[in-house]
Amino acid sequence: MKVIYSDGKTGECPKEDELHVIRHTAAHILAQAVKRLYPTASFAYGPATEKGFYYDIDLGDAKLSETDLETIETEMRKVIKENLQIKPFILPREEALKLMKERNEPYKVEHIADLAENEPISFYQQGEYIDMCTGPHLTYTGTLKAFKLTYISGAYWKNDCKNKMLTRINGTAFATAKELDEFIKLQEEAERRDHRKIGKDMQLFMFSDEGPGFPFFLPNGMTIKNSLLEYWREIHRQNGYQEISTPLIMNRRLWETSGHWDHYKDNMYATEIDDEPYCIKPMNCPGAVMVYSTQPHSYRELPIRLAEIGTVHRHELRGTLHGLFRVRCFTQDDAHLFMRKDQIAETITDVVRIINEVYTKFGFEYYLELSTRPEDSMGSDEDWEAATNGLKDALNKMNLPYTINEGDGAFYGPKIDFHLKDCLGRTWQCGTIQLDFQMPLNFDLTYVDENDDRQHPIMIHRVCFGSIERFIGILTEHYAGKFPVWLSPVQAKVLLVSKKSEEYAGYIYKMLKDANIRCELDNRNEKIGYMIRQAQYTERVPYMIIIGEKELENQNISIRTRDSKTVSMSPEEFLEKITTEIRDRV
RNA sequence: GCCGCCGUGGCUUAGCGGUAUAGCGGCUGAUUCGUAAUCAGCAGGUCGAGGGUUCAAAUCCCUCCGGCGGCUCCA
Repeated sequence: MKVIYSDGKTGECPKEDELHVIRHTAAHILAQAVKRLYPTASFAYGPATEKGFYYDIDLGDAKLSETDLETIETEMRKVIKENLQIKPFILPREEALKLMKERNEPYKVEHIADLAENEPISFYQQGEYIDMCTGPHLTYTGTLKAFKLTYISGAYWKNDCKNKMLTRINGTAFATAKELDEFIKLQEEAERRDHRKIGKDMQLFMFSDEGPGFPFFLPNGMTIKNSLLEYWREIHRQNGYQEISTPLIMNRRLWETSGHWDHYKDNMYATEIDDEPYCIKPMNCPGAVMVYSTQPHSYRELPIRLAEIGTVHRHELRGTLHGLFRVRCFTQDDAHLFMRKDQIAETITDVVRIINEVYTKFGFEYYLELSTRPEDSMGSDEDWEAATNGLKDALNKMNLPYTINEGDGAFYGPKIDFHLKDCLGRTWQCGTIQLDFQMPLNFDLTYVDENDDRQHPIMIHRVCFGSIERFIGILTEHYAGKFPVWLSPVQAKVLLVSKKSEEYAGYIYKMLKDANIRCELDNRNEKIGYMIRQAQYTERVPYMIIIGEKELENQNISIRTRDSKTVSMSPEEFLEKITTEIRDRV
């Protein structure tokens, strides 16, 4: 694929950069079309992204809605049909500024001001349209073959909520129409996996207008949650964690001491009890700290691992709520570890190992992010540096790749975040490991060292699932609702072909029930196809047991799985199979 | 919180100035049936809430509430 660079030379584009160039050029064509339709529009950033491209545009008073996308697409096709040559040119800073001012592009002017002095500034022109850009680009607008505008959203200038909100037009582009079609099909498939839709189908959870962002778990969802927690408790017991439970509401004094009142107040729900101010916990740490501080500790006991399935409430902004992924009340599979300085690396390694074990069990891929000191935070620079290096060392020792997210740590310490992908490729933070030198100081936590001196322990805050709600949401999309048997709300469902074999079906049902299998019986006067439709495609039951005269006669059962395959076996054989699967959590 | 869109029975939805469509689901009856849609009948809606315009509002306007897609933020 031929592209043109900012120095005016054309060349063959490296294969791996092709899509990026196509999309970037699509963004320019989008801008040109918008400028034709809205002559007063001025343009901010318009990059190619992982899934397409967008352009942030200031449309003044004009409002754009999704239906306008068609008009813009039509205009873009005109630009493509005109097959304009795309020509770069370079200007010195002053002239670049002058050009952008003349063309009424205040955002580009501001952008130039952010660039290094003396840096020559490149532009690309196609017909009447000029954009400041480093390139490279396609050589002619006519070489853009497959694009689609997808949606409109708002976006702050320079991603800062203090700045003006611009209109972001999103689109995608590919080298061929076939690839674009595949992309659209994939998106549609992803929408079918949406945990909110599946959650409704399978009756896992719900929301009420009486509590936006506060999820209700329905019986089926509760089964999944409890199965996950059972697994979680098993792993944590094996790894030396002790489980505690701490109050949901505590006196504001506690939150002032912990630093939450200073640094996290905006997210906290407050109330009053007997004329005293109280807060509903947004985090579990102060509770664990209370438990630690209730007794003196020796260096020999450390690390102490206090786990808590703790429900927290946080006032999140309305616009951020999203199914189970972003809620205002969620349950963390939390743990707070208290340790000596010399135990940091070893303890963190151990925590990472557990989280990795859990994620691997579900077949998740994840990526790690190390977040450093935020502006609004407490503690000395030395402590922050030591804590950050502690996390880095552990990651490096384990050879784990990670990216650094500057300034995104908790207010009390830096953190390692585990990010998981949802069905649309958006990533969500789930597990996190936070190293904290501050809270033990704030609460004056101590242990007695080998010289009989009092020392402050260091704390780790960590979650593995993160929020159980979010984790179940991710799991739902990951499995498209076809949960493994050990998590499935209904593990087997007996479907009756006709009343003639009702007694035998009842016998099979009872056998499974008695063996503690989560089993249901469908003995309605319905055709078998109808029952299968409901069991397999709505309830997503892993094993459908079909019972009719044939089975009665052979004293066996027919097992249909969610991939529509059917096999026959003896009831005992099936019981053995499903019991093993549940026990081994496969 | 900000930008845009949306809100009709349990679910999906038609209607977009003359007081409500249909399908699925539910219930009842018939059918007794072999691996995703048998037939018939019935029930179920103060069209998110409040206010306004109008002879007349699900439909137009305003406010609020809730949802969706993003932005910001986060587990």
